[in-house]
Amino acid sequence: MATANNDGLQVAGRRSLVDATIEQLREQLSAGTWPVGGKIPTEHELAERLQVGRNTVREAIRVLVHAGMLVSRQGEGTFVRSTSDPAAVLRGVQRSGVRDVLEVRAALETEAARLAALRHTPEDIARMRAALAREAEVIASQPERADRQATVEHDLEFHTAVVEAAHNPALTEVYRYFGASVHESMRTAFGDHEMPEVVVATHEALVDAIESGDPERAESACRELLAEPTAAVEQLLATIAARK
Amino acid sequence: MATANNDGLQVAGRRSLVDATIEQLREQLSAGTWPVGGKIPTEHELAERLQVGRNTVREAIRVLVHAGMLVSRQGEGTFVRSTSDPAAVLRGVQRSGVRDVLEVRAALETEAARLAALRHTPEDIARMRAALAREAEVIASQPERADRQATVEHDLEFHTAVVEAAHNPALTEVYRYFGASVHESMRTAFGDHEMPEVVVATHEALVDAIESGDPERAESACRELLAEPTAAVEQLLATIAARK
DNA sequence: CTTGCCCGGTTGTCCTACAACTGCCTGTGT
DNA sequence: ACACAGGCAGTTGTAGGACAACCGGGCAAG
Repeated sequence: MATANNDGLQVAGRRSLVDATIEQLREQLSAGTWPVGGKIPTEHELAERLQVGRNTVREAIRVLVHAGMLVSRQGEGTFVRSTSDPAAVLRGVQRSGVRDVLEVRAALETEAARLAALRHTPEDIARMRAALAREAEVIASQPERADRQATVEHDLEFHTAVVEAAHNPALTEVYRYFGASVHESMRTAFGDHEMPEVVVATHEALVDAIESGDPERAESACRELLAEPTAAVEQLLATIAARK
Repeated sequence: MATANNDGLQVAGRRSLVDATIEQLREQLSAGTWPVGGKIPTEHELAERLQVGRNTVREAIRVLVHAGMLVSRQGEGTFVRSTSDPAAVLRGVQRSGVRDVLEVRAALETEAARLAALRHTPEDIARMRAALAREAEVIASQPERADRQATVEHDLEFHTAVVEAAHNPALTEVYRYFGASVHESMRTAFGDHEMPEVVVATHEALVDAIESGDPERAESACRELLAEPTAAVEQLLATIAARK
């Protein structure tokens, strides 16, 4: 993935003092230097100890507070809330490859298709068909050199509609993240022009399967649907590897 | 989950200026005020526009940078990296119910089982069997009133081993988070004592299925495995609803 | 036309000062 | 001796200024 150095090591330079401070604090936190619920040194003392300005310490602490590791209370101090960093999970995901992210998305979507078969409402089906119709329209209007950007957007819209039909907010939110992540990392890994094209027929098969109410059928239809882009991605990865 | 007001609204007071600034920026970002890859106003201008100090703006920006929404480059400016907030995903998930989280976990694990059937190594199988053996040992030593804490830990260990056998780092990390989240939210929703008990036989069936290398068989075995606790959770939710 | 330098703009860091708030300690009145 | 109010020291929150580090483009000299 092209998105490197989020907070950790910079590509080829020294990282900022704030980032260094964050890392120091994170290390001491996971090392258990201060007990959970306990108070960490004051900003002033940390600044003196680490030989940085109080502002730098403040920015570092603020980041860790928003990461859920610390809690600050004005007039009292800053306290340890958790020694593990939940945000590290997503950072790790952002670093991983296209194939891995794609598989996670597939996991979420096939299960969503199963649940959608059991819980869908007429409105859900309508939304899927609408997105599909828009997609088909764009493709029909430009048989050659279709506007990738637009089709990708409609495609994402369709898949989101499928997941929403599962009526599971947690699943929807996680999928929304991975859906965007997949497209983003594909765009950076390959060019815009090499995006795998979409096949409307398999999409319609999935809608029919969900409407039938059979989870097994929905799952296999979804798997069929995802097989195409997966194969395309594998092929692209192979050609890129060969080019190198 | 017990972790409430992370950044949003404080329990009973006005939130800090920095948090207000963060929220303002987040809103404008997801509203698409600035295009992805585009430059946001300078710290100086934002400070003047929002009527806060530059320090306040800096802390807000620093948080969003570490959340993956912005990128700062010294001498150039601060740029939009993503209009969706990955951290918001986790926060939303933490707020959702046990059933929803359980379904997400199931989605990840069944797909993991499929992949594990295709990619597992002898070491993976050994790790699963080892965890299973420890689990069986604990149960055998205390047929009645088994030590829930220990069995839950070993159970999690087993499931983690299954997911790791899929050899997908992104999947592993996401699952690790959901696995912990599921157990935590179950512990808070129900008591410790009401945790559904584990059945070793179905676990062994899953290992055998993975070892056979048949993804379909692995998936159905995994589904069978997850059906038990799911049913137990549904029942518990029903009794709790009835109690109310 | 090329090259090197300078300059305005922007983020990074530090400092001081003060505001807002908390908990404790102390002084005072009963 | 005890209760209570007030102040006081300590801590985080916010503001603003100053300078350093760095980038990009414009400009002038060759």
